[in-house]
Amino acid sequence: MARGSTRPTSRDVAQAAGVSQAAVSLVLGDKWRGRVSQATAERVREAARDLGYRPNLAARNLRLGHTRTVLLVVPALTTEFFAGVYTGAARIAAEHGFGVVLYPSPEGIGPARDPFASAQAALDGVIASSMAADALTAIRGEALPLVMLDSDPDGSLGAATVNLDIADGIRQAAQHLLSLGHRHFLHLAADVPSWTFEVRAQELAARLAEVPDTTVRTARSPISIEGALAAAEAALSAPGARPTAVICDDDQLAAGTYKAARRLGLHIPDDLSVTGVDDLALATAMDPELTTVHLNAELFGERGMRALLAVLEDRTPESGNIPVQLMVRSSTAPPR
Amino acid sequence: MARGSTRPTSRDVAQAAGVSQAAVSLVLGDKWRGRVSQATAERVREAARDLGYRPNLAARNLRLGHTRTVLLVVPALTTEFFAGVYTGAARIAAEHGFGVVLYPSPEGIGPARDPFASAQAALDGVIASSMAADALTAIRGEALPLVMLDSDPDGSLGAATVNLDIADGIRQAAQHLLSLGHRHFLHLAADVPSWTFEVRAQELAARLAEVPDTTVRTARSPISIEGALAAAEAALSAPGARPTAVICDDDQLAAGTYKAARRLGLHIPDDLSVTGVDDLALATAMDPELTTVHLNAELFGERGMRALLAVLEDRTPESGNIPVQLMVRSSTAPPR
DNA sequence: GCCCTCAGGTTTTACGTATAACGTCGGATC
DNA sequence: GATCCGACGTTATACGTAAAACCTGAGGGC
Repeated sequence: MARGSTRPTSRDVAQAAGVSQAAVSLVLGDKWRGRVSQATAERVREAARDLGYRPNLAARNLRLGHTRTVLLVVPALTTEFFAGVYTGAARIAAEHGFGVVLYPSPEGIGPARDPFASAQAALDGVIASSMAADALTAIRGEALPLVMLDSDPDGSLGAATVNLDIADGIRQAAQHLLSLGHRHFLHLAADVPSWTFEVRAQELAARLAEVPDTTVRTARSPISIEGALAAAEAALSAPGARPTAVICDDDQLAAGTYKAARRLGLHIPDDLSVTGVDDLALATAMDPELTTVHLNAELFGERGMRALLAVLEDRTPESGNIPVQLMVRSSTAPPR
Repeated sequence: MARGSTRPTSRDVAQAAGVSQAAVSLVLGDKWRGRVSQATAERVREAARDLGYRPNLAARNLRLGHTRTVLLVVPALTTEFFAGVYTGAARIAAEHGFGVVLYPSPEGIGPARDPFASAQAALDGVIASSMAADALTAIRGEALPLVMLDSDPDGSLGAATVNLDIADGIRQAAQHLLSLGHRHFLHLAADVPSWTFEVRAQELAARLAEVPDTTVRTARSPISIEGALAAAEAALSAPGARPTAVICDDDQLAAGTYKAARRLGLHIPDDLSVTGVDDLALATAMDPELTTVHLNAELFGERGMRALLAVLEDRTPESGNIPVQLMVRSSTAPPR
């Protein structure tokens, strides 16, 4: 359609079908039983089809007072993890007549960007990852129904939370390495202020404190393979006894650790065991395949959306963490 | 804010400030110079702040007749490539007061899903990847200003196109392998109906046709590491002279080829050279590092957004393909 | 014959905003 | 002293839709 010609409204359809605008709204809104004859309804539908009528959503949203649209706020989409979260959330949303708009807190645009300026859509609610720190304050200002993903359940007052059982995943990873005989660890931690990473550190510290003669170094890195390479290389070549196992906060950090090991001439898993968290496609693409904590991203998204629907309907969201599972592969072995 | 209490409107602000609703709109819309006194303007702003007023975007969009929101339709976000496209598009959009809504054509929800049902936002325009085939027909039905990414410039009548110079990238890769001495190729092609992949096949065929005694096999695979593993393993163990070089349609397919080579006991690059397209983080994480065609995703997104802005303003979009660059790394070497 | 019901519509209104069109009043101009 | 004008507002209207309220005529029950 040319830019000059304006798109048809329900009034145009009404005129073409020889009925009132109200009749069009009734028919197209499927509320015509007992109000409009079968024949007239068909005439209206035909006119709408002929004109290529599409309802003006701004007008509908204004009239209805809601949009059936929710915003999913995530950090920059550098892995497929949040794609899975989106897919799960979108599936549940679609089942309930909702749409999901994705807002990846964009790198390089600066923290001042307001997600609601981006989503000019009026919104009914928000699901936000606690990793999207930049966007979080703006979200609070909107006073919209909110569900937080992987956020401190106690600290996020008012908002419902849906969490993966990350602590259990770290517990499984630590237990696995301990039972292989490892005692000297490097924790390669994500340098991102988010509860989901804090809990990893806490759980690891707690678990290792239970076993005598264990040591743990901590290195911090931004979440990227290159960043992790630098951090891991520095930490592994630091003076003192070298750790025999590296517990990484996610798979990207583990990939960086692989690169560091190659540079340092260390063989995985013989010289160094490595674990990750996420179970990205990357994990099984690497050589050796990575032992990592599998997270069910789609289920995470589904649970997030269900929780938001519950909030919107004034129900209490389902509680309970989402279970995770350590996938034992070839990157872990007894220390030499 | 409790769900029961309704959010304040500009009329509420007007009442609180003791002025008319029009004055509020003037002040908040920054159009009050010479129409409202400084003092009154300040009073209005204060009242708005106190009440926590946020304009109703549905009403604004209806009144204005546009939304300053565009939709970016991409395939499932399994790599960071389209994250880069989004970042670039969002940056340019922000500079012009636009927002970008991301629609990843979700796997597992089925092809019938309508992206416009998802983005209840009324939209001013659409940028769509030709890879998001499921969504394409729905897009056409909307008759919105449209820019296609990596789509057949001749075939997509009416829509502006912005393309990466993929043909040149394949040319560089083929030339690189030919000059190393390779003559027997495997083309591991993405099994996705999109111009961007068709052009790879065409360019490769054209380039190899110029050199005598070359052979090329083609294998098709869905775009995933696991899919590529199966396809590459089958193609490389098929009867006949084994290819010495594999040209992959993207880096994920290359990663699958690495796995296949490991299974078959082939050493990269001595037994097998491999190239990809995309230059994902994955490319330098693999061992050996992957020779691949670097695509500037952010520039791609920027150009897409600029083209859409041009269409919206009835200007002619900038033409010309975006240059790409082969990154020669360690996965290619002369055949043994 | 009168009232009621019901099918099959129409008229009207409201959602919240932006802005065009319209006052009004005091002071400067001729 | 009539006229004009700028500062400072207000009133009224339109955007397109959904739906409540209203209308009309025909058939049925008593």
